[in-house]
Amino acid sequence: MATDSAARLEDTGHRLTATRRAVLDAIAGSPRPFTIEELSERLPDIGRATVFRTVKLLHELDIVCRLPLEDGGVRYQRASGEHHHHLICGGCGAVAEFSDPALDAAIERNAAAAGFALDAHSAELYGRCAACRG
Amino acid sequence: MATDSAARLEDTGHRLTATRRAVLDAIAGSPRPFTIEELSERLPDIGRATVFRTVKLLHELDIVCRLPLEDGGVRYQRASGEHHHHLICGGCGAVAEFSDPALDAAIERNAAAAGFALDAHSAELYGRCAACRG
DNA sequence: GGCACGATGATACCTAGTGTCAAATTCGCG
DNA sequence: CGCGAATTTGACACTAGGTATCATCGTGCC
Repeated sequence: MATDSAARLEDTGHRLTATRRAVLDAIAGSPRPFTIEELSERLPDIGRATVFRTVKLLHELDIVCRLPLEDGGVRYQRASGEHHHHLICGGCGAVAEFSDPALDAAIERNAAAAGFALDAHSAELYGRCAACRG
Repeated sequence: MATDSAARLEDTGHRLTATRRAVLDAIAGSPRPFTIEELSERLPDIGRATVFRTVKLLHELDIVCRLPLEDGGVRYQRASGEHHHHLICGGCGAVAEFSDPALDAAIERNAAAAGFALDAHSAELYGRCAACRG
């Protein structure tokens, strides 16, 4: 899967450097959504600015997705590549993905009703996962 | 309506000071969503930290709502008080509000299917308003 | 192997926001 | 009205998260 991502980088005209490979590996080895700071700690030989740049690039290529948290913080996660939304657990930080055509349809319908041409949307659901409920 | 907000402040045990009234007026006089920086410029006699604190307080009381922008920036806007979602125009920055029980139902349904107990959700739609489409 | 160009690291900087603390204001009470 | 306790304020320093600059380095391509 890091191989996949590597290919995607090259296909889009970016160079596959040792640095990027290291970032990709660190992301692949991350079981939970991560912050840039965490990623950067795990990659002490790579400059912080480079980690930011790389994650930004990976986000543009849909290799990682951005998770806006309820408290305003942000974490990142490997993306499945498909369009999806997130369920974020405030207890353990777990993130579940889902996609629902009915939800997307409702979004489209509202945009159309307001005369908006939609480019993008985000929907984040915040709560407690099954394991974190008493 | 600033009167309303003033009452809400007092009812929740906060003091209605001249400073807060000035912030409320500035917000009421703001036709478009504003940043803290803009608000602060319009209130040169009020400290920046106070503007932040006041807006935070107003946000907790649902007097203003927070608009996360597509580029990661944040603006604020007077809140209608009702639960709603936003349509944000990337051209002129206009924001339309809407609420749709079908959308909320789809959200609830997905949370339940994943075993999550939902506390909150956000849905932001980004696009171009009717006026900004060529 | 050599070269052009993209990628990197260091560093400085930026935006949005918070913590601290002394001074000022407000509310409630008499 | 006048007073005191408690809240609020402003100035300022600081933090987190992220970006711009720029000289140097590493890649991919021939």
